Amino acid sequence: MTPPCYPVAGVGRFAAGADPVKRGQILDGAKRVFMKLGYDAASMNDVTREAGVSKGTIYVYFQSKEDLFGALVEREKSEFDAAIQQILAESKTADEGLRRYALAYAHFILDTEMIPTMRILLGVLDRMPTLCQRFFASSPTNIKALLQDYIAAAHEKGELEVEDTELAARQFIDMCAAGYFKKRLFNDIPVRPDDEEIARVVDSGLRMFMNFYGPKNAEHSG
Amino acid sequence: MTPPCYPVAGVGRFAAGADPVKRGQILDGAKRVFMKLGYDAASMNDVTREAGVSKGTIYVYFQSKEDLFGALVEREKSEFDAAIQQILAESKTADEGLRRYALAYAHFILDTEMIPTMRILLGVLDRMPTLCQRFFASSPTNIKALLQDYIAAAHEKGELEVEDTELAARQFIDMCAAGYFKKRLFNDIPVRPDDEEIARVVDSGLRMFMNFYGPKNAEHSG
Amino acid sequence: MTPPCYPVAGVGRFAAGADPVKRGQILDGAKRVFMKLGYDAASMNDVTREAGVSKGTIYVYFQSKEDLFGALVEREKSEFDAAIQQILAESKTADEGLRRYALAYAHFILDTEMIPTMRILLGVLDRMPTLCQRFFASSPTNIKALLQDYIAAAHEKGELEVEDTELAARQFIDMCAAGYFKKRLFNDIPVRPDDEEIARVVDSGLRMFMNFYGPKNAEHSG
Amino acid sequence: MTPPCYPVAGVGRFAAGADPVKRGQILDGAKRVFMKLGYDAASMNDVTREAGVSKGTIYVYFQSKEDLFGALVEREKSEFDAAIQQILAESKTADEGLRRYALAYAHFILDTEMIPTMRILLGVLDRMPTLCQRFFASSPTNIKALLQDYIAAAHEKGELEVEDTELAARQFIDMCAAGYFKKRLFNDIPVRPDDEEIARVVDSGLRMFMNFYGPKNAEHSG
DNA sequence: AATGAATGAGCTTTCATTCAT
DNA sequence: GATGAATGAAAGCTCATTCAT
Repeated sequence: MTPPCYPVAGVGRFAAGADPVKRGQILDGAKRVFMKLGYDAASMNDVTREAGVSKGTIYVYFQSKEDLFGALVEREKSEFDAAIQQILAESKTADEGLRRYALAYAHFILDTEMIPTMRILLGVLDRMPTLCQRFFASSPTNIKALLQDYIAAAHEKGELEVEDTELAARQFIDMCAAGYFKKRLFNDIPVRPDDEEIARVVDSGLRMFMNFYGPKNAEHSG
Repeated sequence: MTPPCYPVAGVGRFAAGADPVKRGQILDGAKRVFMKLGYDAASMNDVTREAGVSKGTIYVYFQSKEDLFGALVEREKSEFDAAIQQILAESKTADEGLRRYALAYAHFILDTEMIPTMRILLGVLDRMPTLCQRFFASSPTNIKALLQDYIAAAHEKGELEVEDTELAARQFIDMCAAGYFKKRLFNDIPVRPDDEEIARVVDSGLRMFMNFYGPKNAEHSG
Repeated sequence: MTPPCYPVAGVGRFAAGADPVKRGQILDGAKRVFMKLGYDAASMNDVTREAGVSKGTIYVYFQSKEDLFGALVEREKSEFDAAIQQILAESKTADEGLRRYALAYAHFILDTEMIPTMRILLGVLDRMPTLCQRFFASSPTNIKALLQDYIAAAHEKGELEVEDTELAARQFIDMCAAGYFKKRLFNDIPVRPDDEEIARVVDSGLRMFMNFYGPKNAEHSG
Repeated sequence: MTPPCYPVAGVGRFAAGADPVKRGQILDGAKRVFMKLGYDAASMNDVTREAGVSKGTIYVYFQSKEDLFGALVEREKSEFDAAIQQILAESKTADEGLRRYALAYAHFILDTEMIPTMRILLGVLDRMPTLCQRFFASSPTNIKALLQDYIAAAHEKGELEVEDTELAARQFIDMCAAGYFKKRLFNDIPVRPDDEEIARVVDSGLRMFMNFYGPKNAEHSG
C-alpha cells in the first residue's frame, strides 16, 4: 500500500531494456568512449561513467560489450544510409547527381564519425566478421550499389554511355572521393581541406569521368 | 682435426636477442596471432604458443608487446618497399611503367599480408601514431610519391601532359588499383579475382587515364 | 512496518571503496601477510587469501600494493601517536611523567606490531622514502620532540636542570627504553621481559638521569 | 695435446667454486647491488652485470640468491667484529677504553655500509631468521658482550663500581652511540655530524655514566 | 670452468560480468 | 528497474634458475 520511495522512471511503460531514451543515452556514451579509445581499450566502466548509467543497466539493454558495440555501429550505419539515399533521390541530371554524391561522400568522410568508426571496425574485423559485414554492406564501400543504379538509369536516359556500370561506379567513387577517404583513414590530413579544394578535386574527377563516359565519346566502352 | 674451441663466437652463437633465426620464428608466430586476433585480443601467451618459444625468450628479443608488433610491421613494410621500387626502376615507357605499377600494387593487396597488417594498424592508430605513420609513409597511401615522380618524368619526356602530378598520381592509383584495396580492406572479396579480371580493370583505368592525360589530348590538363 | 525502501544510502551501503568494515578486513589480512613475509615477498594473492576478499575488491579500496602498505603503516602510526600524547598530558611531576613515558614506550615496543612494521619499512626505505618518513616522523625516533618539550617545561619549573634538552631527551629514551627497542628490532628477545624487569631497568635509567640532571646536582649541566 | 684455446684462469688450481678472487669479485658486485636496491628488488642479472661474471658462474660459487646474500652478510660482519675487538684490546684505562669504543661504534655507524646492510636484513628478518641472527649476534646489538666483559674487568680493577654489568653495558652503548645508530637507521641524518659534535655527545654520555658508576659515588648500585 | 639463452612459474593489475539489495 | 560492490580469469611482464655449448 505504501508508495514506492525510490525513483521509478517509466515503471510499467517499457519492457525490460526497452526504454528508447535510456538506450540512446547508453549508445551516446558508448560512442564517445569507443571513438576515443577503440574497442578493446574502452572499458565498460568508461561507458558507465560517460553514459551516466550503472553497470547493471547497460547489461539490461545489451547482452555484452560486443553486443553494445554492434548496436552502436548499426545506428551509425543507418544515419549514413538515409543521408546518401536522399541526396541521390533529389538530383535531376547525371552531372548534378554525381557531383552532389561526391560532395556528400566527402562530407561524411571529413566531418562525421564515420572514419573513426570504420577504423575500429577494421581493427576487429577478423574477430567480428558478421558485425563488420553488416556495417560495410552499406558503407562507403557499398553505397556504390546506389551509385551503380543511378549510373545505369543515366545510361538508359542517354546521359551516359556505360557498359560495365559496376566498374564505372567504382571508378567514379575512387576518383572523386576516395582520395579523401584514404587520407582520413590513415590520418594523413592535418587540416580539413576547404570546400574550394574539395570542389576542385571533384571537378577534375568528374571531367575525367564525363570525358570518358559522357555522350560525346562514342569510340570506347567501359 | 683439433677439437673446436668454445665458446666459439659466430658459430651458432649470438648476442642476447640477436639470433636472426629465433627472431624470425617469433615474428612468424606473432604474425599469425596478430593477423587472426588483432592487436589487443592477441595475448603474449598466444604468441608464445604459436612461435614455440617461452615467454621470457620473447622478452629477450622484444622489449614489449608493442615493440614486437612494431617489428612485425616494419618487416612487412620493407618487403613492400623493395618490390615497388624495383618495379618502377625496371620499366621503360610510361604506359608499361604505369601498368606494371598497377599490377604490382594489386599483387600486394591481394596476395600478401599487407592488408591485414593495415587493418590492425588502423585499429590502434590513436594509441600508436608514430608506429602507424612509419608504416603508412611507404604504404599504398604514399608510394604515391614514387608514382608522382614517375609521372613528372614522363611529362618532361612528353609522354604525358600533366600539370598537377599529385592529383594525377592519386587518380591513377585510385582508378587502377584502389578498388581492390578497399575490397580487401573491408573483406569484401570472397575469392581472389583472376589475373585476367585484374588486367581488365587495370586496362580500363589506364585507358581512361591516358585518354585524359595522354599526349594526343591537347585541349585540357588535370 | 512498511518495507524498507532501497537504495537506502547510509544503511549498509557505502560509496565505492568506502565501507570501513571491509577496508579494515583487508588491512587486517594485509597486516598478517606483510608482517610474516615482508613487503616484497608478500603477494597480493596472499593478501587476498588472508583477508578473505577477492583481488578486484582490494583494488577498489587501494590503488596499488604500495598504497595498501601505506595505509597499513598509517593505521599503526595513528594508534601509537594518540597513546603517547595522552600519557604525557596526564602526568603531574617530572619523575612521574618520565617514568610513565618510559613504560608506555616499552609497551609499544614489546606488545604491539610497531616493531615488525618498522622492520619492513626499513627494508624498503630507499624505495619509499616519503612513506617511511611519514611514519618515522611520529615513531619512537621522534616522539622525542614531545619528551624534549616536557623536559624543557620541567626545567622551567626547577624540577630539572638541563641546558641541552635535545641531548637529554635522547639520553633518557636511549637509557630507559631503547634497550628493548633494539632487542625487539633485532628479534633478540626470546620471551617478553616481565613488568618487574622492565620497571627495574626504567628505574635504574631514571635514577642515573635524575642523578645527573636532577635539582640537587648543581655543579654540572648536560 | 692441443693447448686449450679459451681463457682458463686458474684451471686446476681450485676446486669448483673455490677461487677466492672470483668469489670476492662476485661478493663485491653483489654488495653494490644489494646495498642500492635491497634484497628483493636486486636481481641476479644486476649482480651479473655489476660483478662482471656470468650467471652460471655465480651459481657455481653460491647455491642461490639467498646463499649469496648470506655470504655477503657474513663478510661484512667479520670486518666489523675484528675492528671492534682490536680497539678494546688496545685501550689501557676504563675511561679511554669506553671513549674509544664509543668513537669506533660511531665510525662504523656513520662511515661504513653497516647500516644499509642492517636495514636490508631487518626487511627480511622474518623470512630468513637464521641468517639475520648470525649477523646480529656480533653486530652493534651484541658487541655489547665485549663491552660487558670490559666493564666487568674494570670493576675488578676498581675503576668502576658496577653490579649489573649487562645493564651497564647497554646503558653505555645507548647513551653514547645509539643516538647516531637510530638517526642513521631511520635516515634521519642529512649530513654526517662532524667529529667535534660526536666527541661532545660521547663526552656527555661518558660523564653521566662515570658520575653514576665511577669510583667516587658509593651510595648506589647498578 | 664458464657462459648466457631459454625457461615458466609467478608477479601486480585490469575488467567483463554477475547478483544481492 | 536500477544499482555498483564483488568476482576471478587473464593480461603483460620479470627473474631465479638451468643446461647445452
